[in-house]
Amino acid sequence: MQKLDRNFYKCSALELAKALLGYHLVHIDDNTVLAGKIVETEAYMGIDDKAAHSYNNRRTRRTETMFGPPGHAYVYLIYGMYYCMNIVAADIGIPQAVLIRALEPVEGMDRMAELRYGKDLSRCSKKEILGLTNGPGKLCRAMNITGADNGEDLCGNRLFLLKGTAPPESDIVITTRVNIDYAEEAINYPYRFYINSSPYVSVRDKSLQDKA
DNA sequence: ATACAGATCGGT
DNA sequence: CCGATCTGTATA
Repeated sequence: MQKLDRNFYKCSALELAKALLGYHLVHIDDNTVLAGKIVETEAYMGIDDKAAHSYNNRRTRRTETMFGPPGHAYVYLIYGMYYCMNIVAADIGIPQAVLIRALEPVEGMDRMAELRYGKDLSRCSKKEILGLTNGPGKLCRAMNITGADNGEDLCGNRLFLLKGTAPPESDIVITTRVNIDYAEEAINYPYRFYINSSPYVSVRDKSLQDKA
């Protein structure tokens, strides 16, 4: 599989969020390869998007990475305990990003279990294995992605993405974003994408719950 | 200097 | 549903 180059990220967060489904996120962590297939994303469209940290051009120490060049990691701490990883999209001065919400483990699962639960993979229940990377905070813990990775260039050798296989359209669900109750009209924007057949999706669309 | 809410998670 | 836990951000 091929590493994505800068130009791939140079598009709107909406385009990027959908395009990243099925692709792989890789972290070379202290000589251990940690990798997962992206199965859920959310687009944050910047200055006009009330759910975005960069809404209304809010430019602070925290949001600075999003104003920089595309293809970098925007990692922030939420609720004082969890990190969330985003991929900066668009272009310099256009603060858009894609939140990675869920992965399917591909490589380094044993190390992920250690990082998430502090125990051996062989002692994890099925539920714990599904819980390894099925949420934005969880996957950062499993991939050992922290505030130290904020601003990391995804065109480098430490943290990067590989082109994967895009899922068929029929397997992609497009729906609203999670936990942005404060965002007024933006609550209803269809900015979340996930692979319906993946067991690692964090939250499923309610209106689609019961499909055979 | 102080107040407050949050792109989450895990346990009730 | 609630609490953990702390930083970023806004207000004074």
